[in-house]
Amino acid sequence: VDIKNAGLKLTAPRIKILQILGESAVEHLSAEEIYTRLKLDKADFSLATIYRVLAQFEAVGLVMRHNFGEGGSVFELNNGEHHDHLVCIECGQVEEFVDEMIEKKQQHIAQEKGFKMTSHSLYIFGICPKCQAKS
Amino acid sequence: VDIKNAGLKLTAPRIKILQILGESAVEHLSAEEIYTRLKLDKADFSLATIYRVLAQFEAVGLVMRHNFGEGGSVFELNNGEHHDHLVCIECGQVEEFVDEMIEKKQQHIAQEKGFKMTSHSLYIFGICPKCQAKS
DNA sequence: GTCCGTGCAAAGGATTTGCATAATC
DNA sequence: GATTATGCAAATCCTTTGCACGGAC
Repeated sequence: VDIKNAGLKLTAPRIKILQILGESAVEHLSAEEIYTRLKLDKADFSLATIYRVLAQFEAVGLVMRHNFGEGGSVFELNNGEHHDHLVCIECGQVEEFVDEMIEKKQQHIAQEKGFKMTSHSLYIFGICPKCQAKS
Repeated sequence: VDIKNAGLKLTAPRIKILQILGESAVEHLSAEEIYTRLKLDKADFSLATIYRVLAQFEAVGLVMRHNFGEGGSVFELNNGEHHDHLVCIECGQVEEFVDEMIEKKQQHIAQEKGFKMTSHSLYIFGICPKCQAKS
C-alpha cells in the first residue's frame, strides 16, 4: 500500500483504517464512526490512535478531512481527483460532484482580487430525494 | 435597532456586540475576539454571554456564523445579501464576493441529483496580495 | 412584579498530548 | 536494537449549561 511510501510503518491500525475508508467510499466517516466500525471488525484500537493515524494520513495526502456543519470532522480516501460535495441536511448522505465551469470561475475570482488560489471548499446543502419522499 | 423586532430585550451586551460587528464589517470575528474588543471598549461581559448573544442573533438572522478551517466559528453581520468568501490562508483576511453564474450552476447540480437545495457554502482559499509581497 | 438576561463556575464534546510499553524495520 | 506506534489517562480548546442574582419592560 501507500503507507510505506509515506514513510509510515505498516501497522494494524493503519491498514484497517485504510480498509474501512475504502469500503465506505460513498460515505464520509467521523473518527468516532471509524472507531466503532473497527470494533465490529474485531479490531479494537484506541480513539487516540484513530485520530493520530487520520492526522498522519491527512498530512501525507492519503485522506481528506471535511468539516460539514457542526460537531467534528469527517474523512474520506483521497483518490487524487478533486471533487465537491452535496450534503443532505436531514440524513447526512453525501454526493460528490465536479463542475469544470465552477472550478474555472473560482480561479478567475481569486485572480481578480489578486489572490493566488491554493484550494477551495464548496458544499451544497439540501434535502435528498429519499428524505423529500418521507415528508 | 432590530434587536427588539427579534423579540429580544435591549441590553448592553447585545447593543455592544452588534456595534462591534458593525465596525468590523470587513473582518469576521470569533467569539473570543469580540470578547477582547469589548473589554478594550470598557464593556466587560462574560464569554458565556457573548456566545449566548451570538447564538440568539444567529437564530433570528441578525448574524451569520462561518466555520473556516479549524478552531472555532467566526461571525459577521447578516445584511441580507448572500455572498461567498475568499480567505487568505496566511493572514486570515477575508474578501467577499458574489457570482451569479456559480449560484445558478449550483442550483442545477442539486436539481440533477434530485436534491432540493437549501443553502451552500463556498470558500476559496489563497494568498492575498499583501502576503504574496512578503514572501 | 414578571420574565428574561447575565455572571460564574462547572460540564460537555471533540481532539490532542505525555509518558511508559510494545511493535515494526 | 533503534526508532516509531500504541494505549491510557490527563489535558486542551471551544462552547454550552445550571443556577442564583440583577435588570428590562
